[in-house]
Amino acid sequence: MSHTHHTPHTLPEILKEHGFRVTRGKLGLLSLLKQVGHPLSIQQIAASWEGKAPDTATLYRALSDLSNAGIIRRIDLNTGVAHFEYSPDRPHHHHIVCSNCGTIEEIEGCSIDSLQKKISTTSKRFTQITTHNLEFFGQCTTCLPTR
Amino acid sequence: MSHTHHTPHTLPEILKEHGFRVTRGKLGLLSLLKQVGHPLSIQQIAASWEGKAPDTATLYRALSDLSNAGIIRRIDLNTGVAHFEYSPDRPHHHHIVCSNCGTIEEIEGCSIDSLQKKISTTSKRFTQITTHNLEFFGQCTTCLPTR
DNA sequence: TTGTATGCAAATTATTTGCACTCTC
DNA sequence: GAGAGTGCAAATAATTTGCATACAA
Repeated sequence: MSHTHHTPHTLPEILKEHGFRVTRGKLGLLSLLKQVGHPLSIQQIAASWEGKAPDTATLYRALSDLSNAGIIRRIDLNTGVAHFEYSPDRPHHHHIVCSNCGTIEEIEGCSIDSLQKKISTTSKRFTQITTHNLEFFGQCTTCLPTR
Repeated sequence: MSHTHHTPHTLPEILKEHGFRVTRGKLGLLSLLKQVGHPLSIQQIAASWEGKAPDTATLYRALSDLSNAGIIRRIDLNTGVAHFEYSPDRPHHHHIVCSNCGTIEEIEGCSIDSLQKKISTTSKRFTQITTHNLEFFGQCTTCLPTR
């Protein structure tokens, strides 16, 4: 009862650990993104919010904060809008996006890390490569015309 | 003098082959992008234009046309603005972007194609993966604090 | 109480669209 | 001459910012 283990952090704990306050906005965001499990745009976030969603400005600010803290990850899917994904307890991974309907599928694991290391040593001007984006694009079976 | 070989297409030839007219806008874009050799944003394009640059709307329309035709490639560098790169006679490749100053370095070649093939066969909903984005981020030696 | 978080309105920035006019073919 | 290409103004859309207020610690 006294010895609190700290491994499976709750969402409020995660927020506090990063110096954030446990508020409706940030807690709701984490909860939603964690539950959904895949990247959402701001629009999708607002639409899936239970009850009245926070103001857009609040969402952007909170997403930016959480993203800087590394609790969520900002993802670029060539759609023109930013997507965000819950990142704790999820290994680094990538996505396949349907260029027609936007369906997103996760690709578990990442086999690029070794490539990234190699590039760090090859590059003239970059000795510190911290991260990378890798997204695949194609047509999902639903959108692919049957022939 | 009479037998015109068609391998090293000139820029006007490339435009015609794709059904475009040889105009100041499209020709200037190809010329600039080809000469610069690395991805430029619309702002950078307008700034580097010799003389008065075409209207922004014209640039966007032309870039979209050329991009759809596959003569140039649209690249997403997580900067919030689209970048474009001349693509003929250039094999598929990727980039490293400095998250501090935005410097871009090319990575010649692409060792992801095999991975892409593997994923096509693994994925449940995607049998057709047509392309991918792979960009690395880090700090260039200029921005990296010396220690 | 003290400063973070939020709402609301307004400002920016990126990109697109409508329409008349101008060139290329 | 016909239609693609362009300029200019206006419309959208995405994202950011200022400021007064509400709320967590």
